[in-house]
Amino acid sequence: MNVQLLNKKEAIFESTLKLVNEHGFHGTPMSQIAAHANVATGTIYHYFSSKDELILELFKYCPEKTNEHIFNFNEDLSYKEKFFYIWNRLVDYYVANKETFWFIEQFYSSPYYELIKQRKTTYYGVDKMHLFFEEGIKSGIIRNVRFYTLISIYIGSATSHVKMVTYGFCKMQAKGREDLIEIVWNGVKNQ
Amino acid sequence: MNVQLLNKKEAIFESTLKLVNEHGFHGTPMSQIAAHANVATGTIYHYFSSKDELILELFKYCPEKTNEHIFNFNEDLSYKEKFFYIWNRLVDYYVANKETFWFIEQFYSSPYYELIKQRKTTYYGVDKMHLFFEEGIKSGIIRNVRFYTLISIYIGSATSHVKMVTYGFCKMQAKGREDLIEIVWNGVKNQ
Amino acid sequence: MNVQLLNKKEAIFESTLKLVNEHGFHGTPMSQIAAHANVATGTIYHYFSSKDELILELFKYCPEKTNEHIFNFNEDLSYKEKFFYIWNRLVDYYVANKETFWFIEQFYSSPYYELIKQRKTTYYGVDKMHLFFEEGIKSGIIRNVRFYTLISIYIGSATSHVKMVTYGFCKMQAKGREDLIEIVWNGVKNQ
Amino acid sequence: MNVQLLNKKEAIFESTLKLVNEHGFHGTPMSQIAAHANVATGTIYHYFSSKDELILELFKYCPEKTNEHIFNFNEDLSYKEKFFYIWNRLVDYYVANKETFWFIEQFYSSPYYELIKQRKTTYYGVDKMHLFFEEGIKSGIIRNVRFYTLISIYIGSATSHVKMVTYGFCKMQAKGREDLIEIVWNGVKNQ
DNA sequence: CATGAATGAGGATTCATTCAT
DNA sequence: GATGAATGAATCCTCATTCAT
Repeated sequence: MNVQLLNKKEAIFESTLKLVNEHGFHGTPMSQIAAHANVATGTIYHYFSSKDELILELFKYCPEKTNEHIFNFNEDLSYKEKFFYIWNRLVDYYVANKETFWFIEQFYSSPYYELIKQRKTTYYGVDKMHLFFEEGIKSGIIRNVRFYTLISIYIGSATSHVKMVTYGFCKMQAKGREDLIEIVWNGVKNQ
Repeated sequence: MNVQLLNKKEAIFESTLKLVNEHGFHGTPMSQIAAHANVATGTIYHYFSSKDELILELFKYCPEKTNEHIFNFNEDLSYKEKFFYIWNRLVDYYVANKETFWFIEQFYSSPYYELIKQRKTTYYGVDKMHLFFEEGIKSGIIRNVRFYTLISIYIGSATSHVKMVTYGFCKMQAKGREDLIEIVWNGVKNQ
Repeated sequence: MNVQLLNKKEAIFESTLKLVNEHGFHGTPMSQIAAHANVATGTIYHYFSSKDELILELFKYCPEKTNEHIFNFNEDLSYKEKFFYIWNRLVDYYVANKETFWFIEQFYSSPYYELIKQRKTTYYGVDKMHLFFEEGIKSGIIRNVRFYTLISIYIGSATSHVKMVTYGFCKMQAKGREDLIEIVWNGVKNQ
Repeated sequence: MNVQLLNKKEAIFESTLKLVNEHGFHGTPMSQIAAHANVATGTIYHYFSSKDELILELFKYCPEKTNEHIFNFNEDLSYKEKFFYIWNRLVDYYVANKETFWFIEQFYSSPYYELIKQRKTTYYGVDKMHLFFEEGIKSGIIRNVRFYTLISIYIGSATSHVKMVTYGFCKMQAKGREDLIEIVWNGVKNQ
């Protein structure tokens, strides 16, 4: 696949992201995606066999980009610093890329997700997270609780915060964010 | 509105909840809702002016039922006990009523939510939550942080947990749950 | 049929006239007619077996009222005076009762009219007109041409004029009207 | 727009004309128009954004074809001859194209016409008629009366005649027609 | 007689997908 | 590869009509 094609595929991805965000999966016709991406309707079908396939591929494309962004910390940081860094990068990324965030949220709460579950049972992009928490537990820094317990507060607090911000319930005030990750840290660290 | 009518309206609500949960908003034709509720398609339009209106009304109906269930604690409980009680009741309710939970999640991450925001700016059913947290802060039991910070972890951890359970990532093990709310409590309580 | 019933039937007629005028036959649901006439939907079906029957009966009701209005001339008038009188009364009536006028027009140019033709082949309310023209021909006042030729200009010019007025193409200026009927008279009178 | 497309659009026009004539605007489903024009239902929506738009465009299409047909007289004719020629051509055209005639009649007496009025205030295709009457008045051949008075009898008599013929009230007898236009002529000419 | 909730067939419109160019 | 006209199944909604009260 040459650059030209990649660009076209990405254009389709980005258009889908934007339009699905505004109008939902079913409020976004293929024709509209095509128009927004400056390609013909038929062209989409060269890259994706169906609309479902497009959505599914986009769902794989999103965490890839997200992970690139959040796991790029400096290895010199302390565990606690990394714990804060990753969480903040995630919030930053989602706030800056609301479309990606909402696409994922929408996807997870839709029947599309059932399709994914049948194909693969691990949470996309959680592998690195898993390793990171294991490291903290082994070194005795964080409490020895199940992975899914940890991720529930760590990711859960981040996404809740992003929702609050994008819903407009609270401003992006630094103070609120700092309090939040500190509360999470206080909760999971070994006392 | 007499009992008969109420029953019919509720039957439509419940059918919608169930079917939207399985197939999504747009994967659920009105005809199917009607069939499941044992009424004619046209009948739905006596109660709701359109599909959108049905969804919107259902979204108001859900938190009403939820709140009834979670704020029914015994006033003799200590603050900490209430803190655990409410959270556990919420998780219980959502796990027992997955359809309600997913309907709300789906709604919040869909363009429907924009319609609601234009009408009302407060988070449905958060008023009681607000009072409860204020009480904890005033009495010095929990940390003095912003309401939206508190709700982000409190509700965020609960919904994350419910998602994990319904996604099938973790079983409904008591241990995971207890750890989780305890982590939250450790995080927000005054040390 | 007592007065109460007659009133109800007339209320339905008048509501139909008004609403059909605004929204057309098919833009006017029975429910709307009922609401406007302050009766229940089902009530209409006590008086008329179907919507078509209601329309058809209304079409018979209209010319009756019209004829009452236009053929009430003083027998002392000369033939020419009557010729002008009837035409002017017709124009007056239609301009004052635009709803009746347009209902009839709409009816004649719709497929409903086909239903009527199968039942009765004479032009509703033309009998008196026929006699009036026969009288003029016999007495040598107007040209000896076929009845349908005469009615084509006599009625045709009146309806064209009413259309012009209600379309808003011309004002209801007395001069235009007088010219028009005079032209018709000049055309049909024996020179 | 190439020939192929034009043909499809015309096929849709002609099918609409025929079917609306038989069953009325609302008695004619898009699906039926599509079937009659040998296209898929959806295809109509490539050419017209809605049923209303199709009707409205068809209403513009009709007088264009009519005018081409009636104003093609030989310039050598005398004014009176042209006066008779145009009228006869119009009657001929309408009698030969009853569907066009009734479509226009139905349109004018329906709420559709209100839509048109808001866009354009002149009577479609009356411009040429206007010039023709002006010429007659200036040269002193016909009476100096308002344009809308003249058109009321000229067009009114023609349409009335066509109605009589298509209603079946009178045959297309040459005699009746000749009498009619002569009456009109007698009425409007300067004595 | 009167009511109006309930019915469900019917119609306008949308949109994923195909395919000839 | 790319196009976009064409397709027609699917869906929301309307409304004439019925019938239990």
